[in-house]
Amino acid sequence: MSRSLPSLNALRAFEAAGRHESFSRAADEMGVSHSSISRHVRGLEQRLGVQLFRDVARGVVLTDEGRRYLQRISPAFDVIGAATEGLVDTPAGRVTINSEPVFAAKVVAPLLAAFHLAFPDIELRLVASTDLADLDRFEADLAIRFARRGVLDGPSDLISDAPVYPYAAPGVVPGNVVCPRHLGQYRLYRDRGEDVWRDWCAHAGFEVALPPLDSWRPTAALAYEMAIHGDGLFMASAECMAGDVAAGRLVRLSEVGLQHGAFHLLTADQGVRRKTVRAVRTWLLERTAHLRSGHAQPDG
Amino acid sequence: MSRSLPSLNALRAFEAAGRHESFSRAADEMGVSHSSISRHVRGLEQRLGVQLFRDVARGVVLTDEGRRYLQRISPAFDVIGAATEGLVDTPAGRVTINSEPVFAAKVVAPLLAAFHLAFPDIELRLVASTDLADLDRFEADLAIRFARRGVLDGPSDLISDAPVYPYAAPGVVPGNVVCPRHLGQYRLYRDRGEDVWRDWCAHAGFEVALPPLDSWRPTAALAYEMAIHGDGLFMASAECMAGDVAAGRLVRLSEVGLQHGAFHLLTADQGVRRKTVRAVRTWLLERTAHLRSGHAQPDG
DNA sequence: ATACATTGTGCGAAAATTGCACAGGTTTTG
DNA sequence: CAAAACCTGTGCAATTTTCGCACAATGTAT
Repeated sequence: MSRSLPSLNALRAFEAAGRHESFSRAADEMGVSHSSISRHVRGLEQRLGVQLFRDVARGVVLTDEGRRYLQRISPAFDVIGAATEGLVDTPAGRVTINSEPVFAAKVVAPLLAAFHLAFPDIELRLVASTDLADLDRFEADLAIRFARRGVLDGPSDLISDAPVYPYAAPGVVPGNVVCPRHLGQYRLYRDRGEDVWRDWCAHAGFEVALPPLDSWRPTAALAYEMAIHGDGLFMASAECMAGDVAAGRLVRLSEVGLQHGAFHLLTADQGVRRKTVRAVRTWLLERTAHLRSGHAQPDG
Repeated sequence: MSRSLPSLNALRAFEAAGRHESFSRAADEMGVSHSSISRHVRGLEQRLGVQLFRDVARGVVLTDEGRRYLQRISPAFDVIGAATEGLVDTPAGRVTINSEPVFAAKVVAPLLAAFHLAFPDIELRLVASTDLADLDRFEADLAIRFARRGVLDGPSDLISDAPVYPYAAPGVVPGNVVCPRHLGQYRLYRDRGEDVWRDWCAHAGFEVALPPLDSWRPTAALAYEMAIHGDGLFMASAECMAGDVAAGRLVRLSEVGLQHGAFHLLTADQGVRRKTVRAVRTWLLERTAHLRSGHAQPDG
């Protein structure tokens, strides 16, 4: 198992820099000067022969390769951190997350493998469900719900406020760009109960008459499947579709996004006191930090 | 996400040292002097406040805490290594492993989470099956089989030659130690077709008359379940039972082990040429290196 | 008893890391 | 339009860390 690993200290500097997409903030976090971060990153780029950051006007942004690399090494640091803390105190138990289905499938599920490595003694169960109901009625410790700000009562943390955009399979819309004027030509799906298409047109500056939506309202998962197979347009949150866009299965049809609401993480009253639940909550918020305002969206 | 990680270079030294359970061999692997490894490990122990190694006659062995820590951080280095290599060339595809069931459940399955993190573009399928048949008849690229040396034809690698020991649930045998003389009092299960109990008694230096085995021969998985619920004794390979022993569900009833055969990894002819199959094969052999002769068994 | 193997440690050399100060660029602000 | 505020790149010197060598100490094989 002769590994040829890059300098791990440089890798740690890169991880912090990539997470913040800022050398200065990474330096603050690590308690060193920005020049240290800069040198580490340059050294890593030279050693790997890959450009990880690109210089932009004010600061740096990750290249595509850099972002992919970051996403893959980041769990490794989670694992090391959790294992090191676990030497003193290993949380154990069962935690149930009740999540909005699309968010569960597209955002939370891909994180589970890394979670189980980091917390091998926590049995994490992920349940997909659409109802926004009492946490107490569900037997869940945490819940992820999409809602406008302020409508949720009880303790909640913002988990993702990425805007919604229209998406479709490549080629469904000529040029892969859609204008609200021409929406009438297409079949329109949505993954929320409200009239997100009308709101989006208004937000884009158009008052257009849209065809009436089907009385049959498919579930979010089904609407997603129909859109991905080329049948119609789909309005969804950017963070949920990032993977499909990166894989070329979907294209974003407009740069106009609607801040239609946000995903929130709710913690059950009885869960706040459980150490395992707090550990999961903290971990989840850390691993989704890039989905909140002020961070670049990998959707591009 | 302010992490407080130990020195990663020290951690890497510990990982190599723990894997070999030898500072000298770790030093050879990393191309440094043994004193460097020694200092790193001492520094890590001091920083963590935990004793990771214990001095023994000729060399060092991991403490229980050290072993647990090693098992948890080791995947992190795999992930970093795979991600770094993946910057240049990411293997992708589907690989099927056909494995002897108990080995699949107890040894391979716990490694899968780490594998998927290290190779996100390889879809690894694990199929449990008892028949020792042609690899070509199965649609499998790799197979894990238990056999005496030399009976397998085609290319094969030794994957684990841990001996078999008798096991039982705690309390089934008074004092949790069994002597071949008293085997007749208990119900004897086995997970192989041959008369492993008689062979074990002979190897222990006793020629005893054993009760005839039940004509009904339970499958390995069922025999395991019955033993773990306190109904009888079970003869099985040490590497498969290590987890259950560590968790206190089973106890090893004797220090006398029988080298009854070994687990081998077979590679399908057509698989040898596929890069993804070679990657899985290499990874699997690396992650099971500690199960082969010359390395301490975590079973204890 | 001797040779061999393995780890612990003092010490000086070598290398890596760091912070500071400043340069060059862009955005924001007045 | 100018100035201030930010952010990263780099030369340089100081500090810290790391390394290898030599030797000691201990236990094992022959």
